[in-house]
Amino acid sequence: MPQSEVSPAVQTIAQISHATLERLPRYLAYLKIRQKQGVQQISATIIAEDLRLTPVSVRKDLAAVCQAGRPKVGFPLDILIDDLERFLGCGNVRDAFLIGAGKLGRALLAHRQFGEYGLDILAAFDVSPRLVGQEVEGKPVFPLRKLPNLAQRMGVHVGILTVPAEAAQTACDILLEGGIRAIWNFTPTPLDVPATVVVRNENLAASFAVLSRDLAAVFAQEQVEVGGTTL
Amino acid sequence: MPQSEVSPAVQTIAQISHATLERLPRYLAYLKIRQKQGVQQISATIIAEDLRLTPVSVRKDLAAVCQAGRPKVGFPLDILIDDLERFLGCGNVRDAFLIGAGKLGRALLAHRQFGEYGLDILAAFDVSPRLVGQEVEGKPVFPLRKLPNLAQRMGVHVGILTVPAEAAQTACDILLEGGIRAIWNFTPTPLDVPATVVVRNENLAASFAVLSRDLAAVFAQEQVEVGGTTL
DNA sequence: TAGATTGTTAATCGATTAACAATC
DNA sequence: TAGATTGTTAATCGATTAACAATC
Repeated sequence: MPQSEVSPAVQTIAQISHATLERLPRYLAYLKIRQKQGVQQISATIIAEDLRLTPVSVRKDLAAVCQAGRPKVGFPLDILIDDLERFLGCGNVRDAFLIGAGKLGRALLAHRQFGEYGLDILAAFDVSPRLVGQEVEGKPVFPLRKLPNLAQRMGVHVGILTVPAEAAQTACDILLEGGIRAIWNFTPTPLDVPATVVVRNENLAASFAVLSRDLAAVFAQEQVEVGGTTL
Repeated sequence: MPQSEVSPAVQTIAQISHATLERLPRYLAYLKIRQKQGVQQISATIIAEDLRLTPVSVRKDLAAVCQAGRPKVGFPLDILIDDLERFLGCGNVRDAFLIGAGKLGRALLAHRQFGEYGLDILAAFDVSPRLVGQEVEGKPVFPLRKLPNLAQRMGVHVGILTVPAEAAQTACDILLEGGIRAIWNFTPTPLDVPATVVVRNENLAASFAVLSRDLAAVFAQEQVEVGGTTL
């Protein structure tokens, strides 16, 4: 009873908005850096300034996850970090298999920061006899055909797809056979999956297109300014 | 005169909406696959179905880039691909330097698909004497301190940052010194740059958080359904 | 001609921003 | 107490969706 009275506005991960959710890991990474620097208390205003966001937006985001904010003083850093980690690590979907131990796959396997955000890649799978049986970045590499059995036995629900574009749907089908329920797709191939399976397409080319556009816009703006001044 | 009359609704890359821009590379990747399969004509309806988008949305996106759409028949595949490539490759910001030849850096250097989307990584830079002077994925690795000079001489405006989080701002400052105008930041560190420099933060952890949330939502939904049936 | 598809204009939806009340 | 900061409610902004007219 004295504990249950402390639970007002904090949201569950299913309720939270897409945009907010995408910003939470940024807050977490930033706050950890500040913590290392010995900071103990932090305000949404400061966070917003450093991350180039608006204070209101930061406050709204944090309010969804942490209720330890106090007027005048801001948030205790340790509680805020704790709440963010609990929130992002929730859903118990930490365990994942990676399919395709090529260069990108290895880079992801080596990306130790994932652990901090609730992701734990248990093993890699590949079709290449050269890789199977080896360890890559400290993770075992199994033959792809063994995935369905292992996924079911180990209760793994998340697959990370880093195979060549042509192999994407075939690999995806094997994931589905293993009962995988969420696929992080790093290939450009759109995957055909049942509606109950979640796919997140990682699209580096799209991201670059945005950067490229923004730069082109800056250049265009400068052209206008120079033109207006000198001509 | 006969040529200039053909130029109505197509937009420039600076005008186009953020959301549309992010979808264009997906269309391009998809259409290239279809082209290989021998398809010559394609409709927004089909594209939408395969990419899990709405037909209206696809039509609006394509209309911004290509005016070759014809009622009843759709788009000629070759013209559509051509227009998308021209559009995404525009702005002449193809040339880039990559900073930090670690695992992620190498994976990006090896990512041959980038060339199709208007990105050409000319060289890598690193502080490690072990890497400097070597070739990585067929690209030369130079010492980081040489970047400002080379960037200026070669007119490179785009930097891809794949250094460790702690080294991000230092590396960023060297980029700025070299006159770099756009930074694709793969580190979790928020960069401090002048307003005239464009930064695009690539945030894999954020992306995973969204996947994780969507999966948790599906699980929660299933709980509700099972609960409603059996209890 | 009939029907499928394009492309546009208006309505809806969601996220951000602005204004303000609450509180340490 | 005064002022800084939180958190909420209302207004704005942008993107998606719905409805429809144009055209091959």
